[in-house]
Amino acid sequence: MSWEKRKIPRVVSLLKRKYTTLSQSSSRGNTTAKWNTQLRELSKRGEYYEAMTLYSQILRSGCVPNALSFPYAIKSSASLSLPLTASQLHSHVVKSGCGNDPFVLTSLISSYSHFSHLQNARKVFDETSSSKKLTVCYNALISGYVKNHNCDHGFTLFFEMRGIGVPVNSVTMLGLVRGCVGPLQLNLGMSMHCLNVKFGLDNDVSVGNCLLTMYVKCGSIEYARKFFDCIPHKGLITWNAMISGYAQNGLAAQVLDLYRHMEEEGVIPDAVTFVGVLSSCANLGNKKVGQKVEVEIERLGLQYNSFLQNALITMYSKCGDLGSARVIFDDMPEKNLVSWTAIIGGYGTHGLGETALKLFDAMIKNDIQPDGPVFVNVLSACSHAGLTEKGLSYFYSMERDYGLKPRPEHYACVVDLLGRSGCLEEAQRLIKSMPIKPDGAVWGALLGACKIHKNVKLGELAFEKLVELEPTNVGYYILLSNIYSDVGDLDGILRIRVMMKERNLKKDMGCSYVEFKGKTHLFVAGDKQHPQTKDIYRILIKLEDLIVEFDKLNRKGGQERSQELISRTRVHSERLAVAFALLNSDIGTDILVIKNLRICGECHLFIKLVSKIVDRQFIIRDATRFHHFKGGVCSCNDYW
DNA sequence: GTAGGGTTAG
Repeated sequence: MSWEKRKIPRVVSLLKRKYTTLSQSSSRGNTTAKWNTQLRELSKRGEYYEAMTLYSQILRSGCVPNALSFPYAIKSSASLSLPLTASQLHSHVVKSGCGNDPFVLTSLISSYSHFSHLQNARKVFDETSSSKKLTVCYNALISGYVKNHNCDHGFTLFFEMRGIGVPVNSVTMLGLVRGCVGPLQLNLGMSMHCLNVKFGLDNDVSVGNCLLTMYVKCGSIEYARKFFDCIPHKGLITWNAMISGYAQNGLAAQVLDLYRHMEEEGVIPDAVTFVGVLSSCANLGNKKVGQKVEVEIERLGLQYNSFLQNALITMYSKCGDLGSARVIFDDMPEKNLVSWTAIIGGYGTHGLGETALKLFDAMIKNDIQPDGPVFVNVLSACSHAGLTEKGLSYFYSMERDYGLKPRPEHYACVVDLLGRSGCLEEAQRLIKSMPIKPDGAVWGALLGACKIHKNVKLGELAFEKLVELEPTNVGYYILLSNIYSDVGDLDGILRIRVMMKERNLKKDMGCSYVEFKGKTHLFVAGDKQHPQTKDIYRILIKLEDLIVEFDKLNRKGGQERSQELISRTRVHSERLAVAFALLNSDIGTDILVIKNLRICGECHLFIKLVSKIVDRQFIIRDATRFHHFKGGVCSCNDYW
């Protein structure tokens, strides 16, 4: 890309010089046709820089470009993001007498929309005589409005064109459907879907893809899947849209499932597919599939794609293999902000805060400007490694040195940082000093710190705020209840239970999953579906016996705790996952990743003891906390 | 032989 950027100013000045002689020169129609063929070829191949060079050659040769030249030139200049040449080309169009050609005008409308110059686009549209206003002109302006977040104008124009009988085609639908994003627009999107069928355009693959994305962006992944299953001829982009949709909604298991289907159908994936699949492997901690994908990437020659390299770094570091992540990172010739963020996050979540900070400093030395998300990783790295002072100094430098205003997620990290180190009052003071409204993550971090330091009073205060902000988030109720439990306040526990009952809140069914031989094994509480169920429960009983033994040896008279740990009526999913992992002891990693939706205090203790007894490490991902820090990796991993 | 469009990373 950089070489292109260097050449662009030259193109602009070339155009300026050459056009001055254009109006005087004679036109030779035949050669213009010849040039046009070449221009079309270049533009179609996406070689826009070459197309612009050719355009300036046309001018230099003394030929006058015609209605067949301009669309390609205008498109190429827009694709190269040359706003100056856009208006220059407009004046060329006028001077060459092509100002009446609907296709040239359409190109101009689209080009102006591309640069968000909607007034200019509208002006071109309005100055076009109504007999020349074809569907394409409307389409260009509609999609211009929608792309520039001006959907109302887009829909108004759509009703206008229907009112005066201008035919609608699939491109009109593409422009409009793109405007239906967000949960409030689902109805609108669905009515567009109906209209599309009514117009008989439901065989168009592109509109189908666009509708699919619409359902995803409107938050209705179920409709998206239903629709996906109904599409008879799925293209690569159709598969990608569904895979990305699942991936962006955190439905990682579904992503891997769909990817398997795609392989079975013989569809060749591309970089976009792999990005979605790798991020899902990362979230599931599924290194086996991740590695298989890496082999595929190399087989298809996509290993130099920076999106994929970044996705691989994240995948390896989230799967506990920081070494492989580092190798990929070091081999990257051009590391961008995302690459640095990924590797810093990797070291941070692995508790190697010092290395994470060294990498951040190296990034700054490499002239990469930091942004909000990289600071989330830096701050959470400090909090994981207990680097309180350093964390604070980085926090202060955000605004002072880089002009970045801290967002709630940054405050949440610093509250976590202060809270973990026992500075609960400072944490509270920081929240009070916030210029923006603290969100659930901020108060949640304080509540979490209160759990660690058994501070009931402050915990209750944080809880009060949390109940206002996120009244249905069960995790916070459980957290406060656990604080009460720690200090032996039975009344408190009862109060929380009553509160949850009144609000009809139930601890939602948690599940745990473990990766083994490229497959994800999912367990819910009391699960008896797994083929190895019998052996899993056998192991579990053995573990419980061992825990009682261990407790007897290590704690004098503390058997009640271990009794509490084993006398459960329904076996929690975490325990089933741990037992499964131990049963299949050939699982190739020392560290076992268990991802859980919400992990309870007893299970934490259970796993901690099992880990000590069998001498194995477990990484636990708590998805509740993970979601708080969407876009940044924060305190989602705990190590035993 | 003209235009318009869909899917990517921390």
